[in-house]
Amino acid sequence: MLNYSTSEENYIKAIFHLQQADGTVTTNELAAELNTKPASVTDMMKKLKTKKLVHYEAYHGFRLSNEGRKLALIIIRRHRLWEFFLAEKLKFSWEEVHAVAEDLEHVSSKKLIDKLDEFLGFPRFDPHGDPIPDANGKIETSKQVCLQDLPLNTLAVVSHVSDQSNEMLELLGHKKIRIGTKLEVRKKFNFDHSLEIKIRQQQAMNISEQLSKNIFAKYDE
Amino acid sequence: MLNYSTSEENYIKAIFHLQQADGTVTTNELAAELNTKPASVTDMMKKLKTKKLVHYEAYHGFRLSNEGRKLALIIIRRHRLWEFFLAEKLKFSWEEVHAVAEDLEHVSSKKLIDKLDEFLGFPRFDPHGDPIPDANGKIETSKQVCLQDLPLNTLAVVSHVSDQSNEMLELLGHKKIRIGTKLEVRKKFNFDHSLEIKIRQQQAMNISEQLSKNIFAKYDE
DNA sequence: AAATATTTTTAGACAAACCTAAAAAAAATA
DNA sequence: TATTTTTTTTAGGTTTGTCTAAAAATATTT
Ligand SMILES: [Mn+2]
Ligand SMILES: [Mn+2]
Ligand SMILES: [Mn+2]
Ligand SMILES: [Mn+2]
Repeated sequence: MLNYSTSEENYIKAIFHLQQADGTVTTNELAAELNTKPASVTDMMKKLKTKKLVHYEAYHGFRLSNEGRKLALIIIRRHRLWEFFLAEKLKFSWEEVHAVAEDLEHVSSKKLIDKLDEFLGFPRFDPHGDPIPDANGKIETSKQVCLQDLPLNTLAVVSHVSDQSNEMLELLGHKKIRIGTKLEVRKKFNFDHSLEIKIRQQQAMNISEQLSKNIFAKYDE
Repeated sequence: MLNYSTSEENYIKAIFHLQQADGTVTTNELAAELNTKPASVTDMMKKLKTKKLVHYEAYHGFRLSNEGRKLALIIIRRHRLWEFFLAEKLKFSWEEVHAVAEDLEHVSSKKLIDKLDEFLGFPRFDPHGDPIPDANGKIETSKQVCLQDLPLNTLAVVSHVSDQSNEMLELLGHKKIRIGTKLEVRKKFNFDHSLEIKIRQQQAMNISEQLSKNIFAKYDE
């Protein structure tokens, strides 16, 4: 496995995440995601194409090659293991881990990451509930659903939060919702698609459609 | 504290180490240390001068400013804490830690490093026996101690021999011990206070109390 | 003190990763 | 379909950190 720059790695990871939703990714989308300019994206796509990490034809968007996807999973593995380490061992709060992991993920020693994984006890989910790829790049596909799609009055566990902006995390903190929180949906209001949810030992509360669409849960087992 | 590039940090750290010995550092010395070319060093010195990290006059070498020294100690702190982490927690061997720490040292979150320090129990020496600067940049100046007083399994450098008789020097010659020899004490035998010591790439050997009392060492620089 | 050797700096290039502004292609709308 | 808008690419620059080759300064020999 060759060595890639921090920049290349950030592009690869961003494409991976964007194409989960979209299938193929556009220049403007990626530029927005990376806080860069479309012209810079085009430059980088040409380079990543010659390195065979993406499929790309001018004006027709791009997606990762097999090679690119493998690399993305390595970077995501590093990122999430470091997040787990920061939260679990260094007692960083949930919202703080991401920024630091964003740097640590680019330290590329395979041995470092595999030993870290072992030290941490082979965790399967990062502090945000996202699955951690194993040493072979295998990642758990969870059959989680958006809160909007949960049946009423059925206990479920929050397993993922798709928007991880500070604003989102602040709101979740306020509502005391985090990965692992057990809750059930009590009512769906058709007027604004807001939900009434209930968390064990707490009062029922109302959450907006916007918020609910970013929270995913699995049925409790 | 501003943010510096990986390259700037590597230069600052190298100057710090070289000037321990030399006082002032030359262009060629630094180029050799960093496996780069003298012309590149000159370029960088100009930049570090404008950033007030070094004192530099063309053709007359350079040394760190107070600001530069402060930065160097921050980088060394990061480096040695990561080395300790890798050896202690991830069970990397002694020789492996350096290369990985060389990358980790450039992740610049102060909080990360201070929390790591706490997690590790505020270690005072890295796996090579080098002192770790504290959060304020204070570093232990290693004073020389008699071999008898060295902690076990901690690398030290022979710095002084108090008896310099021919007999003594003959014995030292035979054992291949000289000023600058790096060694560690492996065992102390209470019966006769003899020591088992180990020099890199040599077999462990035993030395008498009498001899050990005349050899002084510092924790590795 | 000259001549010679060594060290250091300058001059000019290059690659990586950005940028802005203009041109070209594609998509949307009239 | 023709026109307008949006998206994407190209052209040309900038900054950072590197390099080689040549020039300048310093150090060492004779
Ligand atoms: Mn990153
Ligand atoms: Mn995460
Ligand atoms: Mn380094
Ligand atoms: Mn060390």
